[in-house]
Amino acid sequence: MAANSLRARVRAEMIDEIKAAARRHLATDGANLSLRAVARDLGMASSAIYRYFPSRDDLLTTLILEAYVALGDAVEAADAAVDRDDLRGRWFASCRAARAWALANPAEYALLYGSPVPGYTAPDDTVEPAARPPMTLIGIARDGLATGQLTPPPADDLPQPVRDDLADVAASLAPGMPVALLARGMAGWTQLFGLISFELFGRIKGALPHRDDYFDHQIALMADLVGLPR
Amino acid sequence: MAANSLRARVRAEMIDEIKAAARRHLATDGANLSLRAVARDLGMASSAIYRYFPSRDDLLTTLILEAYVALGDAVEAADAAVDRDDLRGRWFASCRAARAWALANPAEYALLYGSPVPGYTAPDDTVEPAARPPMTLIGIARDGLATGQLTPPPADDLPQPVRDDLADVAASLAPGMPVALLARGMAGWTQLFGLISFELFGRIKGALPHRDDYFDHQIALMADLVGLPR
DNA sequence: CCAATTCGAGAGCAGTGCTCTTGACAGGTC
DNA sequence: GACCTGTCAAGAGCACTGCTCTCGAATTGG
Repeated sequence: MAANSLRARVRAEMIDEIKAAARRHLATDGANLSLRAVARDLGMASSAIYRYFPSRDDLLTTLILEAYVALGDAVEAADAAVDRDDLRGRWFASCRAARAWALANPAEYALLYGSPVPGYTAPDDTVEPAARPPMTLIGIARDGLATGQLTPPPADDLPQPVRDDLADVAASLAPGMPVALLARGMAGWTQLFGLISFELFGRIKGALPHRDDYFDHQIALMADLVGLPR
Repeated sequence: MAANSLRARVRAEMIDEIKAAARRHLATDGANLSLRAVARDLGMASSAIYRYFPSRDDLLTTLILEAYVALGDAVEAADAAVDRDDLRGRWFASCRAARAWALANPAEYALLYGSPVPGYTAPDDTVEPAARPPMTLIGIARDGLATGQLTPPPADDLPQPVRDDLADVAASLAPGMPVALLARGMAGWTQLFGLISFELFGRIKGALPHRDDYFDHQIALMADLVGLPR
């Protein structure tokens, strides 16, 4: 079959429509997505969906993968838009972009970073795009190291097993990265994820009305921890 | 009816059995708990469950509340078991207890700190027990302040809105607590939650085999941030 | 033009939460 | 003991779910 045949084009559009409807339902109904509901939205029989996605999990997987890509794109684009030497600016831009994306797409964020669906196991395709946001943060630290703006923290407190583990990670993901700095970069990523999750999952209550400023301050604390110059 | 009548006792036992069976299913099936499966386990009709819990959400709420209490108990007990003046020891004990509880009860932890169930809204009863772990951490910082072991960080970087918000929180939860210190304590709590979630939800992959040591080091970073003396 | 492929719709299966009705049992009262 | 009253478990049934299968219609490539 020709790649551009009428059937192929209609099929591609149909897939897009299904995904769009599914995303719409995701926003209101959460992870328990109903295939029949999206079929109703599209005015088709529920069984017809199975012509395009072999199962509900498969549709979810596609949405998850695209969400990872979208988040990774957003973070990397925000980082790229800042002067390479402005480490702190890049740090803030990246973190804010992640939060902004999460606030704009809460259901998809919950799908990525919420509790895992019981029977569901993420395919290997997700690990690479999932690693892009933390890699962006670590890249900022690396650049600072390269330009001398950033001095690596002492690794004295690092227990030997952690040092070895982190050395392995650095070897495969960020060659030349000092382990102590890598650990602090990962702390920043953990903090970013925790902050967004707390805000999104309603754990922060209404106690802190100025969420943007609070977020910025907490992110600044981690920027200091990593050693980004002010 | 007498509170200790035979009926009341049998009923209480039945409720306990239902909760136990539900917890068992929770561990394998996650948040999508099946009432019918629980009923099957207990050898009773599904409709009979409704004599004890008005709905599935109500059963879930009960489990959530008890999980909050269990986690709070675990953290506070760990903190209380350490010499009051050993701030760092208390910090480590509290954080490790939270992680240990989460690893021992992953399904319940996911229920508490994973993505919120779509239609479900947590009742007000949960906010007090939910606040116990972070309050324990903040209490450690307060004690350090009282004994002079800990000097409050400067509040210079804090934007005014955040300072005001945090002052309100401090006024109602931790009177006399400097806002900058409160912010760092909350950062510690956020980091703790993020660390546990990453480990539990499989985001950390097999990249860091020595998870205990990694956890300890990241917790130590936050202890330093709060200013706990070594 | 025809065979092959693709597609949508419908029926149907097993499962779910939940409601309502029915019949059985225990508690206390006369 | 007889009698009511409140409680309980069970079953049928409703509307919903994911998913499979079959059947007729439409489109494609030869």
